[in-house]
Amino acid sequence: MSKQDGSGRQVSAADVDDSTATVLHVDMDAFFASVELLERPDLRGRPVIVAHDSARSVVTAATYEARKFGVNSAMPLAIAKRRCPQAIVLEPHFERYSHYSGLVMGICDELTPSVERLGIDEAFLDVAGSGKHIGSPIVVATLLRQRVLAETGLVCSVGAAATKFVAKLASSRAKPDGLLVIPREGTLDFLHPLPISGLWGVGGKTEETLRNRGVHTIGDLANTPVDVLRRIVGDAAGAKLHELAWGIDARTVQPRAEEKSIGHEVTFETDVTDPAVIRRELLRLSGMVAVRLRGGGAVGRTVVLKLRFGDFTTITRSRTLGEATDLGRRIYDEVSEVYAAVGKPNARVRLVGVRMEQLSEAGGGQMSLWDDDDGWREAEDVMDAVSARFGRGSVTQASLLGNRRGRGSEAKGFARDG
DNA sequence: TCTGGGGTCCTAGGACCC
DNA sequence: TCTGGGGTCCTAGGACCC
Repeated sequence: MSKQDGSGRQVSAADVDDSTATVLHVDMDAFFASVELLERPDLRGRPVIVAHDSARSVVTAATYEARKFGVNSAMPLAIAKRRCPQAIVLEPHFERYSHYSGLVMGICDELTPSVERLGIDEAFLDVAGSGKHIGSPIVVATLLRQRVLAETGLVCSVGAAATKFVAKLASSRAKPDGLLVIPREGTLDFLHPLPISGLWGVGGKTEETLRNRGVHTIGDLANTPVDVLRRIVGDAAGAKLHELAWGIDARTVQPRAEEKSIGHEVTFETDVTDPAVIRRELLRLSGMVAVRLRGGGAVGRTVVLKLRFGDFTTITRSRTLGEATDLGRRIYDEVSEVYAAVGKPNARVRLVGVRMEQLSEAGGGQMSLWDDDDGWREAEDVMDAVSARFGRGSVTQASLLGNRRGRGSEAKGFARDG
């Protein structure tokens, strides 16, 4: 096992046998915050929080200087400000993150054809076949880190191991700005002293449940009979955790997975009690979901409504359609009925969401029972075209116009005029 | 001034079929 | 008919991840 520290000391291939550590996990360090600092170098070294600055927002990212004060992502911004009053709060710019993400992923793609993206700022690379062209895993990882820094100005950490989850654990232990290689033979020595919270799939609840039974480290987990684990955390999770604790992880690097659901949700600045406001939001969200379905050439068969009330209790209600759809109007009509069936018209609502599940490829076999679907399909297709040409703002208008007037021809008229 | 928004996977019960 | 069992689909909720 060997580590490259932040002072730029290099790991040489002679230090460690990396021939079995062919899975790399790349993780950008404080990604969103680091991207913001590219534009604001004057803030380097200071506690910076990236968050939308409103009453109910949470921390999207924080620099290491802010983390020293106990600020973490997903923490309510109000609490973060209390812990670190001198922190500078910057608005997030998701287009920028997506741009830099693309640059980093592009570098990964040039190093191996087997790259699995994980969210916006992480990726797994299978570099078993890179030896001939580039070099051993350490050589690839070092080159990757150098190129990312040179071409984006951003810093990342890399873990290399025989399996995905060990590589991911290694990258988290290498942070910030490090490289950690775990050869296959060193896997258990590396794993067993670590706290269970580091394991994939062990969050707050599972950690507490296990700790209450005296299971604190991954080694403890390994020495707990699998039947006992199954009873404690459930069948699938118990079996999985036991395997992981012994370094067993059959998952391979999967270049791309198909989307299984598409949804949008929004939290109101203050709780809403007016059903008309809720419905207007459901209409907007349905339209957004439909646009993404059509953009991806997909249709969905199950519509899911999500409501979170003033006391933070959350419910979901779903309905499976006879035939899949990609139309905002159809989605809205279903979700609207489902909403009515909840039967809480005067409740204080904090969040509403719309999601489509059971996705499949569009095209053929999705004829609808709606008599005016053709008009609406034309209208929504036109909206997509307007969106592509004039940007998203114009689409929101077209969408509202089309729905308010109630017929597709109005939306078509809008597009002609526009 | 307490809790975002995008997702995946698992569990459990009931309906329904053979 | 004092009544099994497996498989699949649907629904609701929850844990977890980034």
